[in-house]
Amino acid sequence: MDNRFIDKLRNFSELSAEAILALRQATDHPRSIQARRDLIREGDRPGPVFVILDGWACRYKILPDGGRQILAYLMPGDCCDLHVGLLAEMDHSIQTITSAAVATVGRDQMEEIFSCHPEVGRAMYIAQLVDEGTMRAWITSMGRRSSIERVAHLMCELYIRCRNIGLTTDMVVSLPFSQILLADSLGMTPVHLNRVLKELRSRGAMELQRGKLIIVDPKRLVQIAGFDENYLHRRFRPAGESRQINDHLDNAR
Amino acid sequence: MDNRFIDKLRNFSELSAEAILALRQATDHPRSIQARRDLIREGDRPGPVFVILDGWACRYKILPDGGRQILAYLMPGDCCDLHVGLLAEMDHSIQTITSAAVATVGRDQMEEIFSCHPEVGRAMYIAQLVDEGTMRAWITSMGRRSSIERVAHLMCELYIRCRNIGLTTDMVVSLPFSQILLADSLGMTPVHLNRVLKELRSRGAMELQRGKLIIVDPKRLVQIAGFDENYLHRRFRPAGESRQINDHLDNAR
DNA sequence: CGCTGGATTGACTCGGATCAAGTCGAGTGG
DNA sequence: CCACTCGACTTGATCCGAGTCAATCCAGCG
Repeated sequence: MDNRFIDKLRNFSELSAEAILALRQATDHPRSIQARRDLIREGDRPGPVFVILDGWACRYKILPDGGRQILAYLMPGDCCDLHVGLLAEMDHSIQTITSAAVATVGRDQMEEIFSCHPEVGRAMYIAQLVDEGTMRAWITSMGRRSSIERVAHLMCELYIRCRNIGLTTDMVVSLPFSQILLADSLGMTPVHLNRVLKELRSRGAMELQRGKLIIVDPKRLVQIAGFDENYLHRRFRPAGESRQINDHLDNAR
Repeated sequence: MDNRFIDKLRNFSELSAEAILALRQATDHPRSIQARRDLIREGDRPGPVFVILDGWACRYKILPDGGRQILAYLMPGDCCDLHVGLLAEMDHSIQTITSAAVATVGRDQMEEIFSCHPEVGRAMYIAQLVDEGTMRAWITSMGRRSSIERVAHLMCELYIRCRNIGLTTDMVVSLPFSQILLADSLGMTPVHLNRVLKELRSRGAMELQRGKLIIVDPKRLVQIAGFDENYLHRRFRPAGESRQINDHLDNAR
């Protein structure tokens, strides 16, 4: 049985067989959660660690005026907040986008795994550093990129992340996001996002249709986005056949 | 002799006398660095941990077109990247804004302190979580706030952070930032920032003049910004007389 | 078969960028 | 002590990207 969480951590740090077993046990009985359900809300006391094993989720904030800003996408293998309760309350909410399989690991259990298998803590720490790099890239996008660059950049990121965990091997990837959701990620209106997508389509760079992202011309997309994947710190991926398709994007720069 | 780094960590976690001594020794001989000097650049291998003891610095990224995006401000007590070399390369640069006193703590030394005094690691981990919360607030600002809200929000944040470390006790704080720097933080042009500052002045909310931020009407400023300081997680601050002035902002909501 | 929420398109408006002149203040050198 | 210089700050005029408002289209679904 595959467990993308463990796969991801193994990319970051060598894990002992015992560590893997412990992680497998901790995440073996995920709950099945419907789409658009909050896992935790801003203001809540951080609870267990959530591990997404299947499906998509997002971090977000709601503003006083009702506006919503998506802060990060969580995909299979990602986990929310090894906060382990260090902070008194959540400064944002987390919600499923699609129906999802989510394991909840109690804090005490997580602590025990960390102390028995320090390499797990190390791997999760690296994962967090990568997430931080991603946030910095988002800030940069919102501040200094035009809307078409921003859209292209996000699509590059999502595509690479999907590839990294083996969700695709060609230039198509399932991306079940509404345009409203994407607009809330990119700081633009759904109307304008729609027009930008049209423009990207007409330039022959990419298409987004019925939950599917199709990279038509990786080279062009990367060039439009000004995409440099260094912030995703793939350095930790094992070498292997899966590299070759990333190279499509790499070489296109 | 004051050491704002230690002060800050003590807010987050009880530190033993030995831990404090070890930290003091590690940061006792800061280098004096001129304004506008890079401490480390995007692409570099992460080196030692930098601890800002005096002055200001910032994280930033440069885009292909030459644009710059400020990602975070580092003030006395902040430290950059207990990365401890987990990542292969920096995804952004760090530069001093003013002349600054910066201690560099070698990775091995940092590791030793962590293993001898786990509470130090804990405190630094909390500091990092707060920094993440700040990044999320920035993403939210850039994505969903108007320019005047964004400016007001940043000023609220900087003011509170200065207050938290005792840089001010009234409504004035020294903020030696050029408008160009601020514009690069907020994703706007210096010209437009200038007009927004004028507007904030004319609304009687705040003034920014010759490196000094003056909060004229905290209530109004907070209201313009839609500021909620929960993301700064002050929960960890010790209670004390210093609270009363934060309350000016708190109550204004 | 009508309902509903997302996607798409058009018309119009407006916030913020761009371009272009100044102005001001702190150094610097004569 | 004053003229010169160089940044940074200000202000005005104009332009354009993106928001707003409003119809319409479309697919999935009870």
